[in-house]
Amino acid sequence: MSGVGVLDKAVLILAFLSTDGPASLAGVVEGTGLSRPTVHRLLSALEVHHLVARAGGRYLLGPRLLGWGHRAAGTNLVDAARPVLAALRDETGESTQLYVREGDDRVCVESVERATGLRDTVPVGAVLQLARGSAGKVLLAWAEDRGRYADLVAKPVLEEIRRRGWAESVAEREEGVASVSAPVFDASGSVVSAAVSASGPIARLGDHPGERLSERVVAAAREIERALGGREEPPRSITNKEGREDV
Amino acid sequence: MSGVGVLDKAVLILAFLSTDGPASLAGVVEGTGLSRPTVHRLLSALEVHHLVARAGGRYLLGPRLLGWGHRAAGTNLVDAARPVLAALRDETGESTQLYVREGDDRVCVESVERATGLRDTVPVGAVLQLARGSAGKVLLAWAEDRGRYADLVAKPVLEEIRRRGWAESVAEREEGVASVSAPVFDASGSVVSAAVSASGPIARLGDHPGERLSERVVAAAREIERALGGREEPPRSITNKEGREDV
DNA sequence: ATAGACTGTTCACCATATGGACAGTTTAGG
DNA sequence: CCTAAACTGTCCATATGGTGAACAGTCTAT
Repeated sequence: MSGVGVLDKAVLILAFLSTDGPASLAGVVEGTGLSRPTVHRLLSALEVHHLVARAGGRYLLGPRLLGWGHRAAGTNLVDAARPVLAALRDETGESTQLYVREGDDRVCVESVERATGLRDTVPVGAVLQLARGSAGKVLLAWAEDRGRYADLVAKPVLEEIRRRGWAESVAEREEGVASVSAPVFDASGSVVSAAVSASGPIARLGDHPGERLSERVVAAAREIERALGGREEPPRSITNKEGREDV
Repeated sequence: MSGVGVLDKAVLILAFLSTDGPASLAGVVEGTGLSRPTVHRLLSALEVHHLVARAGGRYLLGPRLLGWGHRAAGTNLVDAARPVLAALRDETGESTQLYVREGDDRVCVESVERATGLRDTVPVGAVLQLARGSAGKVLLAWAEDRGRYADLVAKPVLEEIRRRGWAESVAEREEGVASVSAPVFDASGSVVSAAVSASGPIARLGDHPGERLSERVVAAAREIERALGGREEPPRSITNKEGREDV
């Protein structure tokens, strides 16, 4: 995957523990498809570094990750967005998320969910496709290297999103789910730092969720920009590695 | 270190980025002492997994760590303790922390600091010695395998801590710093889940910080136990891997 | 007491991480 | 504009160090 085998396996194990809770050695072997000695050796190594812990013979993510989570890219963005996402959730009655672009993917960095009933769930840290879903297309629409994705998302589609200032999608990333997203710009006003999204079942949002939600989602994006203040902190923002692009 | 070289190096890099903010490749090479090709290869691999990100040629911790941080061991404990630590900070005017034991170390899982002036700082995720400082001795005092540390912390000292229900230390872990800590017990009442600690300069706390602070710190510990509820969630607590011990 | 399912450990093989050396790229300065 | 310096990115022969089949120890249930 990444060219460093051991690392791929360690990440596979941590990702498994992250979703499938505390698990026994046998459970991790089953869930990852790695051989038992390998899983055992890596879990022991990860334990030395406190990236995994054990409770009664079962392995789970270790407390050192708490600290790294606090200092990860996007932290100030997340802090600024959290109350805004909560308000948007209350206004719309749907789950809300904040996404940042990461290379060819997008990562959910904050998620405030509807409490009960039918709802969309995206865990923080989830890695999603960049070219699918309204938030993905928002992140692409203002990206310098958007030409690289021309075969996945047609240029006129992105132009339309830039004109409107928001995007909607229906059953695109996941069956039965619709969403509306808007870009969060950095202080310069040209680079998109993140995308705010509200998502829920098509049954509630209909075939054109933007009609009802776009105004509120866009307002939330402006609110997050305001909370970030004019003077965007130097270190925490995220940029993409590419550059150089057509129009 | 752990028996898996690549993992040790990857952790070393992440730990460096965690404390020394965004850094260039050269900076990481300088800070870790690894060779440039190795650092470059590992950073690239970590980036594929979104464990590191880059902003303008500088590397920083990646957003996937946000998700793992949310689901790491001790999360429910931290959530329960946060408001209590904040109140204890306000009452005492000193920085407060929550520690859990992890093998032969202790890890800070939450930290609420005094806002201004001279104060002790322990970042969340920091790995500290188990046998030094009041919180470490609290974690040891009720540990089943405390006999293994008899040469570092004498038995009578631990007995005294168990009798009192709290511990104090002066210039033990770090020069100029004093602290008072109390154990947070799990639902069974016999196993220590964590240690609450208040710490600050000796100049303010004096040679016997417990005289002034022990009552409040112990009350905070009881408050956290209450917030955790009787029915301690199954997965999230932390246990130590050892067992089998004298009295 | 015995069986079964689990966790932990060993070791010979060879996949794969390593770092010196080279190449390309950006920044600084005359 | 051109050169120098300092950086990032890449290659490849070497041997370090990760691998997993097989063995050993441990716990639980009946």
